[in-house]
Amino acid sequence: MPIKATARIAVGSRDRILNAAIKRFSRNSYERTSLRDIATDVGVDVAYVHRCFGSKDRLFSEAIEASAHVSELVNASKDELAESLASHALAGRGQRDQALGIFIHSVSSPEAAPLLRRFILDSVIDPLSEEIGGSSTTQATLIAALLTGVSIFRNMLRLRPLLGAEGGELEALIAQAIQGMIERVDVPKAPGKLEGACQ
Amino acid sequence: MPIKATARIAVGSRDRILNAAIKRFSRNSYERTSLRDIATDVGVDVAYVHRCFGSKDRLFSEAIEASAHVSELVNASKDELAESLASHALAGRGQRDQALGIFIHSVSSPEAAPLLRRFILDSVIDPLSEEIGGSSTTQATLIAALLTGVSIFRNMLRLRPLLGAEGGELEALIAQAIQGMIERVDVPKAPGKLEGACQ
DNA sequence: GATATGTGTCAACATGTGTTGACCATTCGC
DNA sequence: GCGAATGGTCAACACATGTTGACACATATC
Repeated sequence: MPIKATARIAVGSRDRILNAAIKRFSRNSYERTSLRDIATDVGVDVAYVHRCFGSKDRLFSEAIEASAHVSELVNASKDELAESLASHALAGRGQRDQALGIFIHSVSSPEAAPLLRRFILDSVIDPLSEEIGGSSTTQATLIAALLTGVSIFRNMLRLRPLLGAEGGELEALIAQAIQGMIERVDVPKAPGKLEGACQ
Repeated sequence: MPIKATARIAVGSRDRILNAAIKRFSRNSYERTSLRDIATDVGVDVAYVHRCFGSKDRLFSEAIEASAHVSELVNASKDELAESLASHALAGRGQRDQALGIFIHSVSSPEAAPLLRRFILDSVIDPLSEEIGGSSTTQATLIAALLTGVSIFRNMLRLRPLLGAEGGELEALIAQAIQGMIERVDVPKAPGKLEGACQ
């Protein structure tokens, strides 16, 4: 017997579906999360999920857009940027930025790739580049790549060296690497073998 | 009409299937490559592909194993390591290490994850760590993570800053970042704020 | 020549997927 | 009260996938 009161919940049902989708997509890949999973989470029929968003693609699109909108990935000033990013890369599943979760889980799905590409550009690389200053999109991209790699190694492959304590020497090591890339900005042609980090 | 001579090719047919599988898996994700695709490549029935290897999982397993066996990822001495790795990360699809291709395409497939985990440990992180020397598995993991991120950003997301010329300042930039991680080895507890790279 | 074995095909099954259209129920405007 | 819109279910389709078992053909063995 289906719940009697279903018809009374009316508003917000679409939002609940979207939230469930964000949660699912941030824990499993695009291919692995089915509309039926999401529908079950919300307690709703598959057909309704589909009809609310038109297609799985569009639901995924809205999910990545919505989570990108509240993403906190690049929210620190240049001074604290490296440490903030390192901390994000090492966040546990509970505290992890959902947009980052969606990103790393579906980065090898051809259907999702174009959307993820736009996300990483608009929400990470561009803000990062602007925060760093100078003509630094290459550095910003490299930093994002490191961030992605670390997140994948930690959250999907569960490689031991990256699993340990969250705020330790590991985080410092990553922050140092990022800092190195930040400081390598605007060194035009390298007249010799200078190390930009040492003033 | 099927080719008359099919029954005469006898040996090596299994190898041809395996090679086709390696090629497919290094260009598409585990989920996206079907046994039927591989069978068609070889000109053989799906059922035979399946019967030759027992299951898709085992075929993938053999594919990653075989390609890892001839992988050239970590084949340089410590001096040239950084540049060699950077060059691998920026290799085009033709020259790209097939094991790396398989890795980046299926890294978000839960079925493939355990196998890929072992590959990255045995074929990249451990050799890398040994080449670097000292207690450096964390650094080696970080380097592998950067390598992975760059490969993904370049080959799957096709992000422009990483697409340009193969042997340029980009490669130098990546090599510098890797070199920085290599040199950060065995700095025990960091007595102050030193920069290990500057002697 | 009979037979077992390796090499392979064919047809089908079981399952899971996104998607669609018909339909039901409740609520709101009039 | 009544029709229409809103919010939702149900059953089914179309398709792709891994997997299985029965069968065919050629070759090698005895």
